Amino acid sequence: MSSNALSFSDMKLATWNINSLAVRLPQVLDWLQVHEPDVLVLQETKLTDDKFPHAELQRAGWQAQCFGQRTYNGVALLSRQPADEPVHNIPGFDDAQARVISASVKGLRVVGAYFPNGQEPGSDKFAYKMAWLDALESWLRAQLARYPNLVLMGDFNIAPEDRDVYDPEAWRGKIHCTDEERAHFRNLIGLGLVDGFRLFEQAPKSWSWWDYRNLAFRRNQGLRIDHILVSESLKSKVLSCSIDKTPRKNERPSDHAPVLAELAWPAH
DNA sequence: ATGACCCAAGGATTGGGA
Repeated sequence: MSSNALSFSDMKLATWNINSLAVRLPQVLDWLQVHEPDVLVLQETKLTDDKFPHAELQRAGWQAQCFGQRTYNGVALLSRQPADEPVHNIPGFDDAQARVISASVKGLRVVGAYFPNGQEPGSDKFAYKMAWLDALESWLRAQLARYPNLVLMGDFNIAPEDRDVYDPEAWRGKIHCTDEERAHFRNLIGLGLVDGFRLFEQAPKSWSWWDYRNLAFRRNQGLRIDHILVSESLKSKVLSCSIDKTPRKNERPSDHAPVLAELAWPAH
């Protein structure tokens, strides 16, 4: 607590699809204690807001904005400092599913998102994914004008390039890897966002998700579908971006690993 | 092998995930 107005302190941001917060809360609390992020966005909490574990998180030192629903989806934004101007989902896009939560923390606009899965090209769910992505993009264009310092992070359910797929030939044209989904990812980049992970040298075969089946984690057969995108004005402030595989080794893991980024940011 | 695993709901299976 020795910072002053002129000092800079790294701001740690993270995203994690935890596939049920009810099941994974102990792991989230452990992870928070180890990494002490300023912001952690969660996807697939699968909890209505009345069941959100505010008390346990508060005891550990994090406050939470939550936006949940029964059974599926559900997102949350945990932060050390207060989160201001919370917004749920994509304004103007009528959606029964709880997928986006945004707020400002220490002057940074954070958008945490759980992109639709899409199931299979040609399906109704794929059409919904495409409509959702269209809406996200037009909303984000305006958000970036309003908040030049913006981070979009979450489970994108898109593997942007072949190097983000353990077997690109087998996955070609399959969900997460279709040309349409990848075009949408490039649209997001075109809005003035940068893939934080690719700002740095990374080990080949870096994934953020591994199927529960087929011993996929042990064989390192996965996809990189969880991302942290930063606005252009933040690009030079990104100090690191990495995937933390450690929680995937837990006894009852989520199928996703958290993605972490550090920003040089004025102390508040 | 149109499989395999995990979760919620519900109280056996099914839908959804990716």
